[in-house]
Amino acid sequence: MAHTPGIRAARKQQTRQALLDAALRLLEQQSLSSLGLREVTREAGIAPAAFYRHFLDVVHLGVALVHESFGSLHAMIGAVRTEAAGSDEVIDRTVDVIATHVRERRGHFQFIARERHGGVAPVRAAIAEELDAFTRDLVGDLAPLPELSEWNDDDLRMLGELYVNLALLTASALLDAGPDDAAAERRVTETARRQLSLIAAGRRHWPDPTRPPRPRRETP
Amino acid sequence: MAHTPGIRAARKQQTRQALLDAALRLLEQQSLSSLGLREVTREAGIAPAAFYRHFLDVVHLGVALVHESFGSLHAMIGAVRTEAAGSDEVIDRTVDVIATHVRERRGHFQFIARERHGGVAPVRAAIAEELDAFTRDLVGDLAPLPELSEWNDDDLRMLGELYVNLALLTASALLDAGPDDAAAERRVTETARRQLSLIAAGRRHWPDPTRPPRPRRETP
DNA sequence: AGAATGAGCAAACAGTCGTTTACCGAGTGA
DNA sequence: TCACTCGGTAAACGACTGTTTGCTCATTCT
Repeated sequence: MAHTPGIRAARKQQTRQALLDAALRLLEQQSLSSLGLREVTREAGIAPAAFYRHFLDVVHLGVALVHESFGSLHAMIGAVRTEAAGSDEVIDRTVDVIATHVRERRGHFQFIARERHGGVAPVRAAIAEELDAFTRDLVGDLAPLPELSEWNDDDLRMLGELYVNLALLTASALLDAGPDDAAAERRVTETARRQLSLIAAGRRHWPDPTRPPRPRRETP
Repeated sequence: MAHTPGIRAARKQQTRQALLDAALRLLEQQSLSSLGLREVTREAGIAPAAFYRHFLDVVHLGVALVHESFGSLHAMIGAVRTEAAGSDEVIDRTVDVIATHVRERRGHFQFIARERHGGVAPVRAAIAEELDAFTRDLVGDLAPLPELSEWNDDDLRMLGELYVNLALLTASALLDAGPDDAAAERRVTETARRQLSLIAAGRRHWPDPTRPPRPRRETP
């Protein structure tokens, strides 16, 4: 038996977390591709060489940050899923949850929004994968809704992607609005509410039964 | 009188363009914040010191790239604006124009999509400004449509932003699909068509007259 | 024709970078 | 208790960075 086992591992994970936190702090003002290994260790108060005890390089740290960020994101979706009410209430809840989460986990959203189209391929791939899983979850919630009972899988997927992209865009717009500009924040959330309301109207009338089915151009 | 005036300026603009082209080439695989001055001059076949004859630093070159990219983008919008037909035809035209332009100006779209949320503040600001002007143009085209005659400015703006964001997301998805994957490209464009069609359905039924106006929460 | 301009170059500057090495010492397992 | 595992350190490595300086020489202006 060890005298007090686990102290080693706890200390290690602690400085690992310090590295992640330091990186996220620095990434609020720059992107991953310009983030230096020495920069991170300096911010974390650790010798440069110690970095290698935790990550192979900065890219691997970036991938770890992706998963950490989506961990907090999944907590968010749960908050909306709890109950489905009228269309307007669902929209208000959704937008509020996004706004709250952006305030609380600013760094995570900043990182995801920035690196989703960023220059580091493995990180972009990790984000795409997580986003895909997220979308599948959302589609799983949408499918059983009675209004969508006749939609096929492709259309549900299309709707889910639209929602996820809109949520991310709204989050990004909130980040650009800054943490202290309440007026700008209201403007962004109001726009998001109207866009979701517009889509809700589309959902109720799509595909439009009064219009003939579009001619397929798949095999011309 | 000069012997043959303008040769100086022409040569200068030529190597300036070589710098822009070299940078755009390198930016297909990395982001601006990690782009080095020496890297650009090396790719352009020019001595590092010569860079300063054209730009103050890499960030200024980035801002110049933003304006160059949007120059080609404005050509694109003209292609859609030429004529308005039935809803479905407009959607098909729009998506085709986006797909074509992504193929032809791959680098420009890649750059805009990447740096829109990137880590270089002045470049992000320049993109936001151009995107805002672009949205205003689009709203100017939407406003006179008879179906939208009763929409107020805020709602038109909201619709314009939705379209612009959707166009950019579609372009980005096409970039991720790769230039050679025709099947993936079809999947992306088909999704875009359905999303635009869904929004078109929403447009026709929004704000929903069968539902009471939402209670305003502006001043609780 | 002669003087002035200015784009481009080679060389050198001080810094910073990622990575490797050898080593220390606190937690660990028998 | 004793050997050992392993997270963290200091120092040094070559490579590369942005920027400055003084220069050349074709184009431009008078």
